Amino acid sequence: MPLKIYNSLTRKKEEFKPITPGYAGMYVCGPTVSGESHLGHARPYITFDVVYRYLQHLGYKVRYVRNITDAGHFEEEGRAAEDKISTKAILEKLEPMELVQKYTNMFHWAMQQFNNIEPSIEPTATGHIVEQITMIEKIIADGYAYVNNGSVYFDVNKYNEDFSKKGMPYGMLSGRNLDEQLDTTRELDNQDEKRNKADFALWKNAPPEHIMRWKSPWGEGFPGWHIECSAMATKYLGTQFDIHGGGMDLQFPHHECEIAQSSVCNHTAPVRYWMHNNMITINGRKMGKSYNNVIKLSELFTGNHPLLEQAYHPMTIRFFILQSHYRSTLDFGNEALQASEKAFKRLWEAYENLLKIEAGNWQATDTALDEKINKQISEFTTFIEDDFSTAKVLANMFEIVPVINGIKNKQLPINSISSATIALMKQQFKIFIEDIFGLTYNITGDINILNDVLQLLIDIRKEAKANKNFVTSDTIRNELLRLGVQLKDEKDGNISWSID
RNA sequence: GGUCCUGUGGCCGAGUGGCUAGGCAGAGCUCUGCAAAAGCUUCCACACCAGUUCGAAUCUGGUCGGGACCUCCA
Repeated sequence: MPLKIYNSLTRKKEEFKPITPGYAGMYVCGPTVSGESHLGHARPYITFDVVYRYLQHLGYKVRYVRNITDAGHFEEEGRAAEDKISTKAILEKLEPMELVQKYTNMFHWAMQQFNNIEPSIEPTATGHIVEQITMIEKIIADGYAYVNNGSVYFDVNKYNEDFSKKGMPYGMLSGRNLDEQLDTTRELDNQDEKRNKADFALWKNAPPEHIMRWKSPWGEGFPGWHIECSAMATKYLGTQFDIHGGGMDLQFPHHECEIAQSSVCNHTAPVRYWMHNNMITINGRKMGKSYNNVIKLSELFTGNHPLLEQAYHPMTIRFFILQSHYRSTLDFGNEALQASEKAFKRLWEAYENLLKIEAGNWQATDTALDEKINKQISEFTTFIEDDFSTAKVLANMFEIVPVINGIKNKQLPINSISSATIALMKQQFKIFIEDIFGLTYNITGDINILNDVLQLLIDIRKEAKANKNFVTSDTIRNELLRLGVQLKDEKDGNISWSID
């Protein structure tokens, strides 16, 4: 069964065939570290983490490149713009690298919370100024860019004319016709420097107050936003690579510009499979800074935001995202998050129960059930290979949960299904839940001490129950529940516990 | 205005023309000293109108609603 990926470029699901057998190259647009990441940012990084994990699971040696955009016109909120040109002491001034470092650290922290595997290479834009300048020089030399007033602009019209003949018109990724675009672009800074409104900056001349600046053949300035991805992707993945991912909002113009720049420089289309995740919405509207409706990740994890009824664990968010398809919008809501929180807990506990079932050697007494489970498990692969339909895989898992719990609680005879099926369940649940979906269930604190303390309380409660001292036994149970520890009386008299 | 996407039960969300997606919430039952957990059963749906078809949530057309991109944006 081949892996199928929806390719934004062709608008079709296509079988994934790597350029180099056994290897896969993937580039994902990373964060702009001028501010803190919000819930919306969580989606691409979790989505493509699953893609990365699955490619690895398939045995590919994957190089996963995700950039850090740390070049640009950055300002920290609250800090006055005149800082930049003032004569203040150096430590009082806004140092761009300080700001960039701060938000990079926060981003990395959030990625860890989500249990995202770190990319193979995480290049920074500021670390690749030379490569970007070199690339711009090549574009100018080929006649697809022009210099004006210390800035360099990409000549979109010329590109479109020449590359349309090669079947690669400008706009092919986002489905736009350049001619229809011309008069709809709005007013921007320095529009007059451009020959045409559709042209975009490769290099910008830096005004005196601009603090991030580098020397270039065209004077002091800073790179345009689009060129960094082209330069770094080419450097680390080659002139053509397998997968490029990012949010749908980057499809135009960012990825369109990437294609244009790279195609001119490298004489080949840069990317085989373009993947775009959809947006996370809030009240039906895209979460974004300009809409003033963002919930930062730190707020989400602490519950410190007017829209939040409670704190949400990073794994709840991860599970929430996995419950939908990455190309659909996903609407945020407390009710929805709380549903995910409970669902994930139930799934994880069933998974743990499954791992505890002793394997033996017996045949199934309920062959219909046994066959059904085997089918559902084989569909894990069918679904993930169908453009990463994580939601369907989870749905199948939940169909199996009652069987696991039923066996565990003796509501269902263990030999209803064969021992081989149980072994298969253990194997496949582990692969999908932990390896591919990257889910974990970490209880904070020193789990060993907690274990011992709880065991003590459980023993006391057992004794109280044996003496019909229900006041004591109920007090222990109810107070623990209040503290977030739930005791569960098992059928055989044992008591287990879980933390909410 | 242009291009495109979308409208599924109380909430979130899968849905490739015919077979109960799934989760959370609600109801009933089993188990339990009482609970919880777990299991079993169950209610609630396909925006609207017309068409194609033996059969449509799924295809076509229209109506109405929501959204994205065209500007930085995951």
